[in-house]
Amino acid sequence: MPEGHSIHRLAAAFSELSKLGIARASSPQGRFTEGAAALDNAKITRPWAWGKHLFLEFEVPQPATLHVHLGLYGSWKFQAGEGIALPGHIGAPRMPGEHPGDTYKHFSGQFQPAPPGENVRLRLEFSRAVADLSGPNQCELLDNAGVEKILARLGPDPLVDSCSSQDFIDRARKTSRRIGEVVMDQSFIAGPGNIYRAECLFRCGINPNRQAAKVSVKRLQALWEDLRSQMRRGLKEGLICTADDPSQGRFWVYQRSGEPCRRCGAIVREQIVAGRRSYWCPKCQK
DNA sequence: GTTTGATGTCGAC
DNA sequence: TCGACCTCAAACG
Repeated sequence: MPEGHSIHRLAAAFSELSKLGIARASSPQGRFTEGAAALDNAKITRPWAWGKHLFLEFEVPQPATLHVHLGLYGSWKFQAGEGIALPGHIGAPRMPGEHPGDTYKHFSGQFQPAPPGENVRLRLEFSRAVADLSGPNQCELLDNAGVEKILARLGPDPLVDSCSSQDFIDRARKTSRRIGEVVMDQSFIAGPGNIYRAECLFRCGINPNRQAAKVSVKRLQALWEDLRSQMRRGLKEGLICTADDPSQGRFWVYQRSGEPCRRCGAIVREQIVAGRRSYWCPKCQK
């Protein structure tokens, strides 16, 4: 369920874990036994993210990259010894752990991780930390060609510094689809999900049903910038919060259909766009 | 105890 | 557009 900011957060977590040396890999659930065996006793050399895809490059005889997509209900759970900076949990279900203020298991003295649950697809065990993956949409070992194939169908990621808005804007101006569909299409822009779509379209005053090609270049540029700044905020805080005043709630419109708009008081609406519930204010978003 | 639904994506009709 | 994927807390009874 996580959007792109969570995956970049995961890459940062694995960057910490990679400092702990080689990893023992296993598949307690048994559905990734071969892959785990190939990674066992190897070191993570480069963890990185693009959109909602996590890539962990391992130093094994043949260069191998673990590709993980959490999908709708995947998650990583971490346990770590004292002094190791890791979140407790990233992914579904929504619960404490992904947030910096939440407590997560720290072990003083001897590090003794809890045994993996039945549904753990992959456990990566380091000297004083453990990462458990469950419920991923995808968990596979790729060579470089396989990685390229995935990147080829992903658009620019606002959280990747080297990406610019150019491709996103060019393609949005050519498609016949609505902007609410375009923002959710990972080939147009990689990373945003249903919350950032609803929230940033609101913040930019764009109706999700508007034809993307009719949105001005200037406003598409503003949308890209807003997605980037809000996702950076989520990356930093470990929590999606797009409201200016969080004390009244984290969201402007997401999951607020039937309630008054926080800006103008009009009733927030809801409609399925690109297969997902979309929320917008009929007065603020034209 | 059972149903629902979720910050996702693909592939078959 | 719809179901499958595969997980689990929350909502419902």
